[in-house]
Amino acid sequence: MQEDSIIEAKQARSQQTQKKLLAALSDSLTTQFFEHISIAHITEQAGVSVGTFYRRFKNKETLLPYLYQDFSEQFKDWVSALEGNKQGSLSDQIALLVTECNAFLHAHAGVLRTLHLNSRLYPEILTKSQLFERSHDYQQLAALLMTYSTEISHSKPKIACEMAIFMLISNLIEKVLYSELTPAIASPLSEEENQQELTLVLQNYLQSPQA
Amino acid sequence: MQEDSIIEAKQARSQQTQKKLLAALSDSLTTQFFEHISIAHITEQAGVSVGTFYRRFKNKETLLPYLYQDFSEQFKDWVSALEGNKQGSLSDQIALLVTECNAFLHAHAGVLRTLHLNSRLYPEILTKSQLFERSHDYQQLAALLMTYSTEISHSKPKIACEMAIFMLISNLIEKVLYSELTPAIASPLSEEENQQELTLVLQNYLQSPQA
Amino acid sequence: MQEDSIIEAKQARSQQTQKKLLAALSDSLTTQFFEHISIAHITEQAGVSVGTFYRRFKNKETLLPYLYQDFSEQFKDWVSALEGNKQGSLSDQIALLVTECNAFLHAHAGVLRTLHLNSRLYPEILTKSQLFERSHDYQQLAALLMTYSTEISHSKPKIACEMAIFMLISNLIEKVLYSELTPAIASPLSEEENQQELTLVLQNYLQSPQA
Amino acid sequence: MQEDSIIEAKQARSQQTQKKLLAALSDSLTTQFFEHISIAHITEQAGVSVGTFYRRFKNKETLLPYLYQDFSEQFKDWVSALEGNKQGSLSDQIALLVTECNAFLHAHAGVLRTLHLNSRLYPEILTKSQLFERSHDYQQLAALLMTYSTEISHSKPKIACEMAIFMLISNLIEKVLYSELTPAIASPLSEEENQQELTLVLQNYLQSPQA
DNA sequence: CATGAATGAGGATTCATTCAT
DNA sequence: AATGAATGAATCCTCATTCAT
Repeated sequence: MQEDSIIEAKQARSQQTQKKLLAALSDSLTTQFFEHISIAHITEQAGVSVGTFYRRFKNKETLLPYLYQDFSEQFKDWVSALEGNKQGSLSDQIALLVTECNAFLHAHAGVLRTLHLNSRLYPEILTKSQLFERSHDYQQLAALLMTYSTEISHSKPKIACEMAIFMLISNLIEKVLYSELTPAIASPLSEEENQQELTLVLQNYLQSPQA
Repeated sequence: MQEDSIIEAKQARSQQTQKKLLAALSDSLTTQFFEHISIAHITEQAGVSVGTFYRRFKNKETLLPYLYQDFSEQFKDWVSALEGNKQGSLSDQIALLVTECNAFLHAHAGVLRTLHLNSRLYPEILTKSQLFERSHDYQQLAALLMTYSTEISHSKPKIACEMAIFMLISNLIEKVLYSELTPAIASPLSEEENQQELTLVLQNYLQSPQA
Repeated sequence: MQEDSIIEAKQARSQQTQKKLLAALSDSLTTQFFEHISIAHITEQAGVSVGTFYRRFKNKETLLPYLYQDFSEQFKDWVSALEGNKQGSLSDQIALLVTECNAFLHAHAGVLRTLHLNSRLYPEILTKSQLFERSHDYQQLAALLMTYSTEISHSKPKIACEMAIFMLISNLIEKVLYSELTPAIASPLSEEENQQELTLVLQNYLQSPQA
Repeated sequence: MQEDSIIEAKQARSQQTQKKLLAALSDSLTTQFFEHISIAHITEQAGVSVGTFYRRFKNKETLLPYLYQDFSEQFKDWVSALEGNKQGSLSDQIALLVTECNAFLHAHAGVLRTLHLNSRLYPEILTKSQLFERSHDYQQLAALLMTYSTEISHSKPKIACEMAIFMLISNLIEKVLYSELTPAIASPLSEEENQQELTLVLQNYLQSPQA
């Protein structure tokens, strides 16, 4: 019994360290690019020694899957929170979704930029199961819109809701994370104005009478 | 006279070297992270010495704008071609735009991936003037849509056209270059189906009666 | 009474741990350089924690004398066995010594290689008392030859016998353990032929009429 | 022509650096074991930067074959010198060989110890061709003795000469490099006395009347 | 006592940049 | 001008050792 609790204590300590390291990386990512962050810097931020880092991770890249996992959990939480905050109409729901998503991306800009870029350069950092999970999260968002299916004029509402989510995310990622770059510079709108227009785009897509 | 030709010869050689270096970087970028490509590797690939590299470029980052320039010219050509192929209606124009853009991105997927990602990792690689130029190209595309302004119901048609271009590009980049990743996995559509839906999204946005 | 048995049990456990650690080192030494074996590796192999290692040994080097001790005992046994098998003449005794020594080295090639090399890399691992003991063992072998002193023509028979033992061992170690390397490659003889010649060398040395 | 000389100059400089590094290692080996010498220490001794080391060698171990090559050349030189210093009798030749060999080993003790041990731990550092060369050198020493074949009583004089060389080397390596260890401790003789006895051993072996 | 997480000094290694040839 | 050898700061990484649990 005692031995068990000792082991648990050790594991807890170990978990604690891992969390500290991930948090340190997360923090650093708000001001620097992943590639420019040294392990010494991460460990200093985390208040642990470099050896401790290497006891847990093979190298800096090994952190990324964990970072992704962390982010995934926060994304899931965010999705759940949204589900608990249903709106009176599809239109309002879309507006809320846009606003909330914009805020969420802002809050996680550093981590997101790293994950977004690195997963494109090194697809192997994301496991199939992680992508599957993320896909499922998106489905939940689409399902949230589907609860207003009576308001949706599209002949294949599920397809349309998924497409809406895709456009929502791809637009906001570019606007929030890379506002000064292609393709965001195609539109001169401020972030707020962009949200309004994006809302409009999605509302029109889902609600307009179609051929 | 003779000196002139010597200088010309030297300039030609110089041009040649520059091209070789750009090609070497371009090649390397298809398999490796820009950050992980060493100057030694680039020069080796190009068959010149490191000293020669430094005679021509300040550092690795200085190479990217040249790469970008190449692509820019092709983009401009594509825009011009589109302008010479006006359609009978906004609806048709949007459909054509989506199809053509999808094809263009496909044709340049390799270098695009590089530029798209690396400009995000190293925003300083793109000069302000280059971004301005690109911005101008996008304006041209928006202007193309604006020629159908009578069909546009949006209260601020220019804003809407720009937004449409932004959404067009961000959607297609993700679908064409990173179909297996977030956020493209939010929608299960094939590339063709995605084009159809994207067309619909844009048409509805520009043409629908609005509040 | 009970306490005693607890202590005994603890001592037994302690002994057990020590043996496991020695065995782990011994195993590792057959494939790796002592210098390249980490304590973490030894303890992992032995199935104990690093802390336990440090409770029992000051450091890695402290382990080797124990390894040496094991071998020493077997060497002593072998010497004793030889003493109980006296021959009729010096000549025969030398022949037997060569044959038996060759066989003994063969039988212990693995651990010998370790000790032979590592004692050269880390002379401090062998205590003075261990070297003294080994020296004593060699004296016993020399003494064995000295029992035939009437047949020895050398003016300082004891010196000669000791020299003979030295040459016997150094020749056989090289031939048996490192037959493909310098200096064994100086002579193309098979192991059996080498034994014959070595016998001849020693016989001539001890028995020839000298100036 | 000029280009050629530039290249030659560069190569010469490069060679120079390599030599400095090898010399630095050689020097260090007289006071420290190979395993305990850091690359920083070697480069400091050589008066070059660490980067320079890595431009030429993958790591410390990569130096060993070069060290061996260096040593081999000196060994060959030593053999040649001996051949130019023929003695009046086999007896004198053996005496000279023992003395000279003892001196040679002394002069190269540091390097030799490293090569001797490391070639036993990592046989792959020596190529077959290098061993073949060394074998050839030993043959030359044996041939030197064979020039006195009329004085050799052994029925197979070539075999005997080779065996003599083998015993010469194995005895002296142990006595010169590892005098305090097994098996050298079997004999209490000083280095000089050991040389005398070794001379006696070899003389008796080659010259005694045999069965 | 045993455990194994944490430490951090020490050493290995890389690579952009300089500069003698 | 071109070359590529040399530089050394910056970073990575290991592992013996300690110590809280």
